[in-house]
Amino acid sequence: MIKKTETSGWRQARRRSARDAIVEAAWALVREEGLAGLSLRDLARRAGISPPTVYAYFDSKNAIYDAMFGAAAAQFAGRMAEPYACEDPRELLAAGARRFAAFCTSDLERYQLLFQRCVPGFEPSPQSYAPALRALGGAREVLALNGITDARYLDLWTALITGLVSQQVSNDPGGGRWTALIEESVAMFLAHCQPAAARPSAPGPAWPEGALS
Amino acid sequence: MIKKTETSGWRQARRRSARDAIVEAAWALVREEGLAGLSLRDLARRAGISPPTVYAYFDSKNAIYDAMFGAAAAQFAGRMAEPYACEDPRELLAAGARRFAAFCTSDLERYQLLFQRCVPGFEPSPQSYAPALRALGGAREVLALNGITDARYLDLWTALITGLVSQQVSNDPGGGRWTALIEESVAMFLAHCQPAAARPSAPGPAWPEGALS
DNA sequence: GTCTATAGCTGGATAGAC
DNA sequence: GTCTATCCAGCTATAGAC
Repeated sequence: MIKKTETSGWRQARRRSARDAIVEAAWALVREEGLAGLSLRDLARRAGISPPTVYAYFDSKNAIYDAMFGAAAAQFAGRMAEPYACEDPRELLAAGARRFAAFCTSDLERYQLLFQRCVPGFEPSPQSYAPALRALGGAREVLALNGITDARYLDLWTALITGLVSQQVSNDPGGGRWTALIEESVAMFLAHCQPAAARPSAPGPAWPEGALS
Repeated sequence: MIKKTETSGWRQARRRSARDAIVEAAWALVREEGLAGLSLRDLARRAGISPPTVYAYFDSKNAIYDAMFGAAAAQFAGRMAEPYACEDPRELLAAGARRFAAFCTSDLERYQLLFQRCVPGFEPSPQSYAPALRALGGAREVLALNGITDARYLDLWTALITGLVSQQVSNDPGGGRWTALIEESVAMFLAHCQPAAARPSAPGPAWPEGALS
């Protein structure tokens, strides 16, 4: 699979853009037909190529799902890492939760592929999965800003927020019955998990530069 | 589809038991192959009949999924409605959550069909869905025993518990990383949502007989 | 790299005898 | 109701010319 690395400049760039075009067509198709409705025939037609040509860029159908997953995970990490308008640790926590919910509810299929994992034989590769882990690390940092470092509380936080989002997309798609509970969830969570010392506007401990990236 | 109702006694009973046998075979197959791996050929072989005979009992493949869903929902409602050893409202709430988690984690495929909804073209019929709604009503009753009647808090409770269970089965199947947080979740939830009046051992208001059934 | 053509398989569902 | 036999549609993936 290794080619001459010297000629790789614009050639690889072209190949990459062709791959990206196929992945984008796959997303368009999936948003119309659902995650399970992705077929190579339809994908090829949508992308303006013939079905076998798809195999010039992807080894299998699952490789396409993996590329889609990777793109979605990158979007996720990028969105969560954008700068926040506030600095207050508590507001940062709430803003992150709101952002996560907005990201999930704005694209149902993307949410399903990233977080529901219900494509029959597919599991994301470690490379595609990495950006999602990076974003989770961001949550850990923000919790630390709030004085919360217990790993158990990180688990509790993720369960709480993903639970809200899951109920939202499953039982009230397009509405706000559960996402409207985010502020209250933050209050409930902090009241229970935040140590008394960190309760007022006491500044948190120093943390590494670029911790949120 | 309507037959002579006078001859329906043992004849319908035989038909019911044959249906049940097929549904049981379907569950056995699904536990081996996954929810998406249910095919009529394999199902027929497992049930000891020929593929077309399946259509003597079910109109389509989705009708089989629906029967499976109905059976699972009935198990769920039955399990949640079994008598509880304690009477303290707070302990009742925690016991219900533990029971729910145990029910979900003890059978992954059943959990996926009931609560994850990721079978491509399938949606449960209202009849099959009804028992699940009954069980949700039970949660509302127990929350009322704890002095919590705000519908928003019922939503928050379901999000919190389903979030814990979802993280558990997705990220630590067979373990207890998230289910171990149930007690703490109950404490957190009640501290935030329970009115101060109901905090001590004050008895809740009277409620209808058989409210939990 | 891209195409046409097609292999090879599996799936749900049906026909018709018994 | 149950069977054998089969239809037909859809899929992924490959072969081989260009």
